[in-house]
Amino acid sequence: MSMESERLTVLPPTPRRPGVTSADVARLAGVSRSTVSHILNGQVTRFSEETVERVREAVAQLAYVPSAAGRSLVLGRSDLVVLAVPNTTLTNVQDIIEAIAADLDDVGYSAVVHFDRGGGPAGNLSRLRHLVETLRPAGLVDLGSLSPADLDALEEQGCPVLSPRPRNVHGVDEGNFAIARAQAEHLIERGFPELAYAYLDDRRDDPFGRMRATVVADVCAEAGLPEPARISVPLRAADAQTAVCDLLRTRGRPVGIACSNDEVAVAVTFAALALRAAVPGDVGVVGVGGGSVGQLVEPRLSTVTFDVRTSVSSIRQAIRQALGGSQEPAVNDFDDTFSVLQGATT
Amino acid sequence: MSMESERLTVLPPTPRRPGVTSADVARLAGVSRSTVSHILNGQVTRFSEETVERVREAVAQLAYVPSAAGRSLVLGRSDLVVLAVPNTTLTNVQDIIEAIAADLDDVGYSAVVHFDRGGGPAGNLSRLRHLVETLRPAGLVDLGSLSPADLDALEEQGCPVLSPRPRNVHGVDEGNFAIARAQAEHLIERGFPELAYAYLDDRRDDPFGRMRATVVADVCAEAGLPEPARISVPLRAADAQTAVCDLLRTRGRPVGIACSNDEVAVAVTFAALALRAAVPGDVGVVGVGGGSVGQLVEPRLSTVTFDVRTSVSSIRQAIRQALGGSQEPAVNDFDDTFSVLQGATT
DNA sequence: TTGTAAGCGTTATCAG
DNA sequence: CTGATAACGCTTACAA
Repeated sequence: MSMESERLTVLPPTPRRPGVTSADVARLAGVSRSTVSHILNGQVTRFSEETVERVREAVAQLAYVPSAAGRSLVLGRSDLVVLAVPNTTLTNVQDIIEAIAADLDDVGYSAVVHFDRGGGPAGNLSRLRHLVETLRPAGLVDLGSLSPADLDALEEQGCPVLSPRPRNVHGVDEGNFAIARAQAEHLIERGFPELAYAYLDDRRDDPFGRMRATVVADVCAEAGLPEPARISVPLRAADAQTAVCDLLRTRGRPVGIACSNDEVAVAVTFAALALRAAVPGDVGVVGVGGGSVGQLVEPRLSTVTFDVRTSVSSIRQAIRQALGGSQEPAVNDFDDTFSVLQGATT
Repeated sequence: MSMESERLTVLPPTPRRPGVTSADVARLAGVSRSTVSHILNGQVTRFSEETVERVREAVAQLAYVPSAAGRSLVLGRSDLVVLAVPNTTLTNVQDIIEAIAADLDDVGYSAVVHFDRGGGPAGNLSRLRHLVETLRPAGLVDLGSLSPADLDALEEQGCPVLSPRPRNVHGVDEGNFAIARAQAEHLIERGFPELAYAYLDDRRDDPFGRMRATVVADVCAEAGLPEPARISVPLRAADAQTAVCDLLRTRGRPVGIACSNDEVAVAVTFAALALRAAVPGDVGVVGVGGGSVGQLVEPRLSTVTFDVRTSVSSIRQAIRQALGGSQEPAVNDFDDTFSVLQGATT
């Protein structure tokens, strides 16, 4: 039984710290709590203009903010959306997360981040399910961490998946497929008789890299080129040189190298140059990302550009549709999302 | 979300999920709900071995997970921690967020991300306060988005700040101070008679950049050097050349340029080279970040390295101490966090 | 048009 | 040792 009410009636809206509740608003507005709730939830038309105004005023004066816990409890669902981020070398993760968080914010939801960690897919899935079970989020956005089966399980658990289900092309999602294919075809088109795929040498698992390497291999097979070599490139100049040197020794020149991302591509490019290999004469390099750095250095990097906004737009669509209510036309030209930006390395 | 719009009203048709509750566990274990709660909250010793076992078994069998909403409601605070991310060009944001999320996860909390957006500091603070008010998070981690006054206000609001309060040095936090000072002193030490500061030309506000430029100016004044010029560098080769060209025209050579980050530094370096300026003869460049890219290109970048793990460790400390309970020794050698990595651009 | 009352799932208090 | 019971803040039939 706290005695909070003994506070003097100060002039400015003095919000009491232990939390303003809808009961406070109701009292101040001279209505019941249900009226407050109704009005705040948009049932405005059903009430007299004056009542609505009084409630609004009280809300403003007390700086009342509904408790998420109370809402969630009665609704059976929170205003949170879980963002599942794969533990991999994804380009522009920050921008993607930020864009999605902004979209969610626009419709009144908040993003809870869930990163994959050590412990393998099973452990990560179990952590995620636990999170979903306890938070009862309004939805889940998957950035590539989950398999279709996982997503199904989550939906079964009562958690709508807001990210688009990638249509799989032989076990590779369409985005990675498009990227790798663009890289490989570009290199072949530029006349390289043999290709290689350069992974980022990283402690983390890189499923995307594996997928893309597979696609590159497929394209080579189609074109009658030999099986592409695969190298792992650390992001340190000396080590990258070692990796590239090994490749050039074991395989012939010229070789066109498709890289996991632009940083790897920069590493490969400068490693090749340091080894006195001609770029793009002996060694062709194509990255992916189109981020600024590759375009700032000399030689300018050839890369597959990747438009964050476009790639996020389908997620935005789903969010708006599922959580916002507004129905915007969904025009998503997926092929336009990826295109080759020719630099000086091919 | 703009403060006035209550978009949550249009709710999707979400069927209430049944969900396993503590009542189910209690029933299966043949005890009461309060017993379940007590046991699950660590009051194990007060119960008979057998009861504890039965409850544990029932929990496992039903895959029971406590509802965050219920907990939050009665506890007055949730198991969430808000992560306030500044809308600026921060290095390694992704890694930082990931590391913090992992730390939180270890002690049973989840991270809700809050990015600064357009609308100015006031708008962002107001959004953040709204979030804190509705979520009642267990704490807040600030990555640089908030002023000390803001942090005070949030704590007043009942939300513990888990990130270390930067000790301010003339309005600049110690991290930025150390970085900028290291850059400036290094350039002066390398013999540049005049300095300049290169911002990233970005749509977003860059308070860090401004702070650092101020510090660089201070160091120049101390050393008797003229007031450093300030340039804004877009991350496109041609535009960067324009910016650097302007600088070289209006100010003399040689000039040492401290850059907002390594990307800007790369842009400046290659712009200078393209303008046929000697690096580091005419133009010295020092970045900050120490990320891989600057060390992969030729010439290798001089930069102030910035150890993510060290910089995050103090936050981890605070999290563990405030939320975890374990008391690990806190040894944080802040001076070691930043140091100059000499490349070929100075 | 507005109010009443019944939960939602959890934890804390206190009585047995 | 264990179990009723009372909050916590909110939404929503249903009643007036």
